[in-house]
Order: sequence, then structure tokens, then C-alpha cells
Amino acid sequence: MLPSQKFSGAFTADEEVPRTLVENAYLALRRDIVDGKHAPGSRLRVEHLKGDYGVGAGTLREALSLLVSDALVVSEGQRGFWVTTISHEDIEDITRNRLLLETEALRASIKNGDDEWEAELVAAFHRLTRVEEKLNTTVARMREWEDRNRGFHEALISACNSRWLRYLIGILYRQSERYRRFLLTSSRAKRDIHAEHSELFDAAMKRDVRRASAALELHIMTTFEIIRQTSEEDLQRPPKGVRRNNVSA
Amino acid sequence: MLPSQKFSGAFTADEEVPRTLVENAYLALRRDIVDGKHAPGSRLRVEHLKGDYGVGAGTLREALSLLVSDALVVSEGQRGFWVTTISHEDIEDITRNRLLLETEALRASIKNGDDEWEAELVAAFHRLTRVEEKLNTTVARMREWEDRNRGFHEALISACNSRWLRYLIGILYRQSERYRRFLLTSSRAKRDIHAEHSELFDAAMKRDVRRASAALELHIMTTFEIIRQTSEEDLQRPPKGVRRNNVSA
DNA sequence: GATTTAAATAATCTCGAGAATATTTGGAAG
DNA sequence: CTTCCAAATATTCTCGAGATTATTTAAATC
Repeated sequence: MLPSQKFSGAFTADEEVPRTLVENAYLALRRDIVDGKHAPGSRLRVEHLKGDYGVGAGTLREALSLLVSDALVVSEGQRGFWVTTISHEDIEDITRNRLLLETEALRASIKNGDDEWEAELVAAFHRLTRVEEKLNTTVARMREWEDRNRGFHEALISACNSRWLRYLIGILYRQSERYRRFLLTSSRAKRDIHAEHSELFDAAMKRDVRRASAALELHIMTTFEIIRQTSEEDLQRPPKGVRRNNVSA
Repeated sequence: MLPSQKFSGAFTADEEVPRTLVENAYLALRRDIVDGKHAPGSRLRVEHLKGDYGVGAGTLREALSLLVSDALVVSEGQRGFWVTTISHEDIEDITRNRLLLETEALRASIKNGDDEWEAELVAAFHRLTRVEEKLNTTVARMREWEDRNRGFHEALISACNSRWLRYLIGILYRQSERYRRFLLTSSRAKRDIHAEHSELFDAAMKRDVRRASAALELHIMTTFEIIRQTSEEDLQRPPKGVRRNNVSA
């Protein structure tokens, strides 16, 4: 996580414009890891990657060290860096802790939220609704949906008065994004995700903590249940575009 | 946090022997920040620190990047690194989240703990008891007490089956250690910390979740209440040995 | 005196190359 | 065929120096 953004919000969605090559490489690497371009468990060789991302070895090492704070990368002295593994056990654990932390944050947010919070929530829900109306599953649309989905969930808990809680949720949310690409494979049709969001939004606006918590729990659990149906084998499989890609900045 | 140790345990107490200069500098820097040798909010100038810790600029930058994962250091592009600030608001927030997470972990640990868990807990409690019997407050004893206290708390939740929960607790525990040096100043006499530990141990061994949780909550809250009595001014004051110190490795 | 501008100073950021370490390859022995 | 060992290769780790950017100092103007 970019140090300066650590406590900015819950989900560290829009990092401010990167000012250094380290920050650039960090963002590009993070995107590629979350998208599965670098396979979970695979080695991240500085010697090769510095060419792909167009920076020097020291710069890339620093970016990799930053990624450790997101638990997306692990390393071992004198042996290098690896992409953190994913597994059914892992997503189940992430889900369990998201349930605990996000419901707690939602509770606090509903309790503390003022008019401005409501206004931002209405806006975020509107943006999400618009993109969910179009059942377009192109890559570009998918990324837009991800951004707006994150924006909505961030708006929900933005009035939570615990910085640490928002920070910890941010770590878990970023982790869960790694599993999102498996949501498109199966049984997506059966799910009415907009209905889930709608119920959640409605309950939050009515300040109904119990109903809102239940809706959030259902939302998180439903997501998990779909991923759960993916075989452990498919979980390890890389996405369509296998090739490693360059830095775009 | 050292990448390889991320998921090793709850509190990342004993890192394995450092194999690189980066890891060495990381450990030394972390200790100095936790101990307040580098004042909260103060700037960490790579140009100066590389001399103090006996490493090159790149190596030190990497160590600082690693410290971001512990939320002990923040940075801003082109402006450098700072020690994360501390405040009453911060420790209150840390406390709030420790209460939430540690009681949850304790609950799971008591539920899942086997004979081996009990054995390790008995051993950890014994070690802690021995050092608490001697009311010695020298610096060396204090550090020993800190290690054994961490060992006891780690043993308590070691049977928790959620790696992520243990990891998140580790982050918060490390943060709370930054405030420990303010526990020695006032009203220490009034507190019977061994009685708190004893009650906690007893309840855990009897598998009494409610009593154990209550004891843990009381323990965490009592610690917070003492720090709360420290003035915000004293909180910002550096410890006795003001001078910056060199790397020991 | 307060504000603005420009030079001087200090620090960060970045890369390339060399030393230290790990991994792989190839061959010999059992 | 398997195991062990040594050479060859590949990669990590580390530092120093230069380019870029921020900060401070000093002078000049209002």
C-alpha cells in the first residue's frame, strides 16, 4: 500500500497521482497481481521484471517491498520475492474476517453518519446502479463496475469513526479482489447482485443496523459461495491473457 | 513486517535470524521506533540514517518500505519518510480494535485448542509468572517481561484457526507496544498485572469463553486507561536516552 | 515589517555495476 | 537408476554517484 495513502480511506481506491517511479511500479505490479497476470505462488524475479516495468533493480525491489504491506507479495532473505498464494482456505478466512470487520464498521458508520454521508452514499449507489443496469461484461465495463462497487462499499463505511478498522478492511478488500476474476466463470446468471446492493442501500439509508448488517453479510457470503464452487485447480489457473505485460505509465 | 514472517504467528515475536542487511536495518529501525528513539512524527532522513545504521541509501530505503507494512512509517513521494504519529485518539482506536479482534481470536482458540495448546499456554504462563514475581524494573528485565508477555498473549490465541485474524492482531499488537513505555510513569503500583494474567490464564484453561473474554477485555482496557492518564504533551516527549543509536547487528 | 523572488543548499530518487549467495547443470561414483 | 559433488550459471543483495526535486537562505520589492 502506498504509505501516504494508508489511512486515507477504507479501500485505497484512487491513489493520488504517482510522483515517483517506485509508486508507478508499485501500482502496475499490484494491478497485475490482483488480475492474476502474475500467477499466485509464482516467483517475481527482479532481474526479469525490471525490464518489463522499465525501472532499475533497486526501484523494483522497493516497489516489491511496498507490496508486502498489502500481503500480495512475500519474500525470503537471499531467495527473492513471490506472489502470495491463493486457496479456498484463504478466501474462506478472508471472508470470515470481512464479515466480522465490515459489519462492525457498517454499524459504526450508520450510527455516526450525517447528512453528507447520506448524500455520498446516494451518489455512490446511483453510479453503481447505472453501470449494473447495463449487463455488459466487457473488460472495460468490468473494471468500471469494480471501481464503482468499491466506491459504494467505501461510502457505506466512510462514516465509521475508526481509522484502524477502515485500514484493516482495506487490506482484506484488496485481497478479496484477487478472487473476483473467478466470479465471471459460473453461476453468475443466478445471482441478482443489484438486488443485494439495493437491499443494503435501502437498509443503510433507513438506519436499520440489523437489516443492513444482514444484507452485507449475505452479500459477502454469496460472493464467497460462488468462488467456493470453483475447483482448487481452476483457482491456480492463470487468466486468458497469459503474457506478462509492461508498465503503462 | 518481514515478509517471510507475515503469517508465522500472531505477534511476529521472534523473527528468524536476519540474513540480509535489509532485514538487519529493518529490525534495528523497528526497535528504535517502537522504543521512541525516533520520535513519533519525526522525519527519517535516508541521508543521515544510512550512516547511523551502517548501510547504503538503497538498502535503508528498502528497510523503510518494509516498515510501512507495520504502519510504523509513512512516506510521501519526493518528500521522504516519517515516523507514524501517536496520540490519545490513536491508542483509543487501537484498543477498540484489539478488543474486537483479540476476543474473537480467543474464542476460536479456546474452542479449537488441543492438549498441545494447553501445554504451551501453561509453559508461557509459567515463564511470565517467574519474571513478574521479581518486581525488577531495570531496562533489561523490562524487555524480558515484554517478550514473555507477548509470548503469553500469543500462546492464548495460537489455536485460533484464522491466519488473517492472527495477522491483523499482530499489526495492532506491534502498534500498542509503542505506547508501552508510558505505562511505567504513573499509577503502576495500583495495578496488579499478574492478577489480570492469572485470571485470564485460569479462565482459558477451564475453557470458559465468557470469563476469559471478560478478563482479556479488562486487561486491554486497564492498559489503555493508564496511558489515557498520560498527558498528550508527555505522549510526544522522547524517552530518556534522546540520542539516536547505531545498528547493533 | 511582510511578502515575493532567486540562488544556494539539502535531500530524495534512480540507475548501473560488482560482490555475495542460491540454483541448476553435468558428470562421477555407488 | 539414484545419490552425491563440483563447476557453471543465474539471481539477489549492496553500494556509490549523478540527476531530479524539495527546502532553506538571502536579497529585493512593496
